[in-house]
Amino acid sequence: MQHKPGRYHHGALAESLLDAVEELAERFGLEAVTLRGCAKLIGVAPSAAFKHYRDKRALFTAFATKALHAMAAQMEAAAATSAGPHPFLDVGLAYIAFGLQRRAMFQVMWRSELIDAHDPEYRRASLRLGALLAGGFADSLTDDDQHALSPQELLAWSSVHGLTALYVEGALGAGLDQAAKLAQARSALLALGPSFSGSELKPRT
Amino acid sequence: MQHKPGRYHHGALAESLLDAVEELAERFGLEAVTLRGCAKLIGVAPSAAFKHYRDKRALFTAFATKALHAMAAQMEAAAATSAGPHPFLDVGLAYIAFGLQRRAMFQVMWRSELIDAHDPEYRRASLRLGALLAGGFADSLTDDDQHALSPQELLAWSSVHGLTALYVEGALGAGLDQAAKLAQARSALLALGPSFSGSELKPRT
DNA sequence: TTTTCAATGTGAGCGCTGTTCACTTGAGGG
DNA sequence: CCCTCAAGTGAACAGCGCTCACATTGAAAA
Repeated sequence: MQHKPGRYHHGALAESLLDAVEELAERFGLEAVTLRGCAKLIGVAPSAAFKHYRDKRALFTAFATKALHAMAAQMEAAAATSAGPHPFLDVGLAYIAFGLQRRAMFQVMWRSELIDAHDPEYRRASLRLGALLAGGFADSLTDDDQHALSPQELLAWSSVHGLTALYVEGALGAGLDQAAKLAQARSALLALGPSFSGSELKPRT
Repeated sequence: MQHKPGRYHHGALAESLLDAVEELAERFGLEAVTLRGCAKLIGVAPSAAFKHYRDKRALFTAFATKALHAMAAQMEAAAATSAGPHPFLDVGLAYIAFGLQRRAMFQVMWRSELIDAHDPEYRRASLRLGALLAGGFADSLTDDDQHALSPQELLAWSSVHGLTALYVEGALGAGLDQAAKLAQARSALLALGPSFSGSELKPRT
């Protein structure tokens, strides 16, 4: 990933820049991520980044897209290995676990001021996640209201997202480690059970 | 609020700066808020701001504190006028309505990288909000785990916070106006009812 | 009333940022 | 073998947060 000083061309700068964003964001926080910092980390001139991304927002959009795909993959894996009677619980916990493990990715995914939400690749990725949530509990997060969410679906997604956001921002569970947070979240989501009785959401469709 | 050109001393720069933050944040987004921009809006030299706030983070912390108090007041008002059998519903909807009305305030309240969460005034404000949530549904958001949240309380707070966050970031209800969002949120929160049956949270303690 | 002084403003300047632009490099196809 | 063009460089720009020496003031002290 580091640019060898001998070589003039890097070869995979676009990908390396995304890695650099993750590295810096995870270590120093999202607003400590600097184009010049990423370039220096890779060993390349700052202006080289603009050959691959129109501006910083485009870089962040690509990073968010990568994040959405990573989260979708993790949730798909959780859905596939879920043996219990509550697949939505496992998928939701995968959502939360992703946020706890990859803080910066979760944060940038939803920060509309840092990304270009109209970017086609970003939209594709968010639709993928939407479809996944539809399978698990919620439906179509970016389908522009052509498919209304049921109250239960909305509730499920909001709970999971709210828990993750509160953990990630540090407003909740400041003293708890990751396992304790997940256990706490599990019990909260289990309390959701009665609200789903008789709906299409309880065990498996 | 505007600095009269004749006067050398402004008189209430600290407060005016907070207003300027709100104005710029609400009009151009949170990261478009600039110390120099705030100073120019008021009609004062940029360096004057540092006589009242140590740095930009301190200004944002004061702004977040103001936001917490404003939100608490709005929730208190909702609790006071709530006549229905579900005071938590009204308080929760007040939470969501505040986020929809005052986007920038809601965003900055929880953005731990922009503020100093150890600031005593900020802590006081967040404890006030915590106490309010305790009365409505949840308990002690910043009491460092000396008072564990019940699963139901956690669920209620997460749902309300998750809904607000998704609306505010534009991930949900992009085509809906504020009233429609509130109606949608109400139905989602109403679906929470069965989860609270038999707990201390259903009508009024 | 006059003096003094701390609080509150100014303006220049520092190193950083994102971004642009003219230029250089070098790998691959004719 | 040369030629082209994507992919690199480095200098420059305005705007950013922030500091510091200095100016201006209202009010307390004399």
